Amino acid sequence: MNQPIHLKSAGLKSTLPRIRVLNLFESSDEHHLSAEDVYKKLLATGDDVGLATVYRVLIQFEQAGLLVRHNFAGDKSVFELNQGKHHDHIVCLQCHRVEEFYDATIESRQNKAAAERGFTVQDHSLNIYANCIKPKCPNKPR
Amino acid sequence: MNQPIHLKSAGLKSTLPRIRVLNLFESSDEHHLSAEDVYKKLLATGDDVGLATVYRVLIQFEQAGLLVRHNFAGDKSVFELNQGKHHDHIVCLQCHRVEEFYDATIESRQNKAAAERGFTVQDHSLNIYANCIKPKCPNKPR
DNA sequence: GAATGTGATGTTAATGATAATCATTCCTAT
DNA sequence: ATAGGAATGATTATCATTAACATCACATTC
Ligand SMILES: [Mn+2]
Ligand SMILES: [Mn+2]
Ligand SMILES: [Zn+2]
Ligand SMILES: [Zn+2]
Repeated sequence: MNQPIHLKSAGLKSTLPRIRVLNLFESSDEHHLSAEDVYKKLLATGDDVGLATVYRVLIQFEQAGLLVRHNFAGDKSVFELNQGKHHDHIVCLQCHRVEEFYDATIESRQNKAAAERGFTVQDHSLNIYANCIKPKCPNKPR
Repeated sequence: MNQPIHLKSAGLKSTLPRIRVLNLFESSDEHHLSAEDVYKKLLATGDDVGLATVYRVLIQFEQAGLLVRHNFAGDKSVFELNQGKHHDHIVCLQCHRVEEFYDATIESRQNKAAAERGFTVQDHSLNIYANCIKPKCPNKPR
């Protein structure tokens, strides 16, 4: 048995496609993956899973709290393992590299802004779009 | 002549469809509008404009700096007039009302976070998803 | 350990938002 | 008023995502 632990405790039946998708997220170094990313990576390793199933499993994992969904710049959704530590993202417009950050002051001021206006915060999304100047960046045109 | 001022100074030829779209944004009380919103509102007033043209004009206005685009929760894009004053948004998950806010501390800490990591900020998007408790909110289920 | 019923899967078709085509029409500068 | 290039609109295409539905696999019972 692989990690039926997570799946069962998440209220999900332990099936081969779900185990494969979960394994992928746990083993991949790229940890922000789109449905297409997941589909292709599983194809490449022979751990074939139907595309519709990938989409379904991602939604289920998100609802179960195993994955977190992000939408960068209106593009396709990307998912990452929910490590319990919320963070926001900086996305390089050139190489699409994603870096994570957390700023407690930003978080608390968001809550303050919402509360002052009579809102009960459910969620938020903060993405910074930038150009990275690190050597890693191929700086390919968009 | 309507407001060929804006259009010309933005480097855009003054055409009837563009004037109509611009007028709509300048006169509508709802100031966050999707392409479909624009299309339907123009239909309703008889100021008919093709849907493809609406999409094109919105892109052109965005590139010209007349409009700003937002993507709330991965949904369809919405646009608003660029008043030169950047702000972020709180979106009610129930009635979809959008409220605007600006927090200088949040802005500066974003820049700091990006700079510390070697990024040159080009843009950012901060959306708070919440439930509003004001009487205005019909609190319709999503 | 085999039967069994429900829920999961995969193939395929449908959606919805947006972009691309292309023939026709409209601005703007002669 | 004319001419040439840009803009428009009807239509088709694309892309990500979801829906349908027949088949298959898990988990539980016998
Ligand atoms: Mn992340
Ligand atoms: Mn706004
Ligand atoms: Zn980069
Ligand atoms: Zn509301």
